[in-house]
Order: sequence, then C-alpha cells, then structure tokens
Amino acid sequence: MRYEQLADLPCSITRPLVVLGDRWTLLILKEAFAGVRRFNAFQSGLGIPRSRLQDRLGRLVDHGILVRQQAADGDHAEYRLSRKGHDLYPILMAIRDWGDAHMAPDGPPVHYRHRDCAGEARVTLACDCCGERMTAHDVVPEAGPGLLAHVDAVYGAGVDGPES
Amino acid sequence: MRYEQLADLPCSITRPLVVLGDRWTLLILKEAFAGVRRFNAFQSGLGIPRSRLQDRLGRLVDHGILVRQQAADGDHAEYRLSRKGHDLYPILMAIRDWGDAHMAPDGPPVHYRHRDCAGEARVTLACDCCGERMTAHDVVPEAGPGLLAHVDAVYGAGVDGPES
DNA sequence: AAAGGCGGTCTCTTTTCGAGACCGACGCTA
DNA sequence: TAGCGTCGGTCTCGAAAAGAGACCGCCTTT
Repeated sequence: MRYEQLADLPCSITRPLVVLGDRWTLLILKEAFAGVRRFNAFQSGLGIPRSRLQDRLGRLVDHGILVRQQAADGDHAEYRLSRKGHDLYPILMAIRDWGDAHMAPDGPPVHYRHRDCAGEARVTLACDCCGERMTAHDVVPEAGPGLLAHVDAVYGAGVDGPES
Repeated sequence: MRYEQLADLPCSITRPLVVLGDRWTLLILKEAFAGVRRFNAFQSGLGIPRSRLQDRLGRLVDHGILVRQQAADGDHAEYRLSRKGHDLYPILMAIRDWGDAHMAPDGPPVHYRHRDCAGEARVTLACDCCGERMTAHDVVPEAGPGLLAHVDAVYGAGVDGPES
C-alpha cells in the first residue's frame, strides 16, 4: 500500500506516474494513439495477457483517460482516447525523441511526420515567457499554489506550518 | 520473458519503456534531476525498499543513464546523471505538464521557472521544419531507416520481405 | 570503545504478473 | 437449426516481482 500513497504527494510528476508508471499502461496508450480501439487488437498487438489488459483498460477508463463505448456500426466495445488521454501525446513523443537519440543505432524506426510537410514532430522544452529553449540546468523549482493547498490540508489552514 | 522481448521491436517508444516503464525508475530519475545523488537520499526521499532501489540504480547504471562514482570530497558513492540520462528531462517535463493540467485541482504544486525570468518551462510538440505546433492529429507515421534495418536483420538482407 | 552514517545484502511474506483455458453473447453459414 | 468463428471478458494456477525490515562490513566521530 505504500506505493499508491505516492499519489497523495504534491508533485505533478509523481501523481501521473502512479497511474502511468507500469509495464503496460503507456504501451496501451501508444497503441491507442496508433488508432487501436478494440480489446483484441490491443491484446494481439502487444502480446499482453488478457487479464492484465482488462485490468489496465479499466484503470484508464476509471481515470478518464480512455472512454469505453459501443461501436457505432457494430456492437463490439470500443476504447477511445478522451481529451485527457489525448493530452498524453507529448509524453509519448518525448519518449520517442529519447528512444530515437539513444536506442536506435540504425536510425529512427518510424518517422512521425507533419501532415503535408517534410518536417517531423519534435518535442522541445522552452520558456513560456521569453521562448528560449531550456534544459534541466535552466530550471529553478518554486512552490506553487498546489503545494500551499496541500500544506493547509495536512496541517490545517491558518497556521504557518507544522510548528505546532 | 515475453515482456523483455518488446525491447527488440523496431519502435522508439517501446524500447525506452522497457527500461523506464516500471513503478520506480522515473521517480528515481525525478529525484536525480532534483539534485539527489546518494543512495540513502533516494531511499528516504521516495520510500522505496532498499533492495528495489539497489536493483533499479544498477539497471540505470547498466544502461548508461546514471554513472556511479566515488564522491570527490568524501568516500561515499554517488549516482549522477550521464548525458544520456540528462536527455530524459523533457519526458519528465511532459509528464509534469499533464499532471499540472489534469491532476492538480489546486494548481501546480511546483513551478519550474526559467532562471532569472518570470516564465515557466513548457513542453511543446512542433514541426522541426515549419515550426508549427502539432497534436496527434497532425502526425503521420512513416517507415524510417531503423525499421528497414530491422527487417533486413530478421528476414535477411537482399530480399524484399518475408515472402520466402 | 561506542555510536551512527554509509552503501549494500538477505530473508520472508504478500502482491502482481503471465499463460492459457474457459465463458456467454452474437453473427454468420450450411 | 445446428455448427462455427469472433467478440469482450473471466478464472485458475504457477512464476516472478515487490515490500518490510533485519542484518552486514566499513568508516568517522565522539
């Protein structure tokens, strides 16, 4: 039970990872972005055990990342990305960038091209104010409102901190 | 043994995930980017079992993501990010962006500010040719050199495909 | 000599995973 | 209408991984 408690920490990296950080979840989402929607297609595409897939799809639906519905034409089930799930795409592209750079000795297996353009999709880290490109060295962490709310919730609002 | 075999697939999302896709690995790296270098600091910072931490640090060192060395001043061990490890930062920032957007009801717990600037670090997906911002809908996958090399390796070079 | 910090190991129990059989519902087709 | 294939989904069971916590040798400090 210790691991799940990490989701309560006031950290926007930790909280998603409690949901996404396991063997299969991000691979399932990768398939979803590739257009896969059906249970059996996920299963055969990844080789994931059926019971595991069932569990992971359920969790993603519970978190509002996938939406389960009946297909319009037939009557089989469909798992589609919600808006929230769709927003995960930059994460997968960031992983791909790293994979292309460090785990693809023969060059990228797949180009992710811009529709009707010679270019390719790339993830960049930049300042949303001045637009300058950034690396980890340029980043300074600073407490935000979510942290203060967390402190209030844990130690009670109206006090300065855990001194009592 | 099935899961590890995914690392052989010609996919730059799958291959990194076989290394990074488990409960703790990305959390350990998050700590590393926060400046943590010592075994006990990782352990107490995350609450990870010591044996688990030992295993994960070893794997990250094996993959050249962390480098283990003796500290300059004292004689304790130090785990530092290599260049390859440093390049993982956009992945963590992409996760954070999503966490801030979808799992931080009270606002971001932490701002990741640009040094000496009011702005904040943001991940964006854009075309490396025309610079236009992109989403999953704008991306068209296309076979790259790594895929062809993989086909050659599996089916033998000099043939057109798996027809033999 | 005692105490405490360090990275690291070992053991034991619980949890999760993997493989594959199995299920009912539905749609074909003979 | 009986047989067959496909669909999403469930169940069982042995194997692998995770969690906890004690334990270790080494070193420094007191």
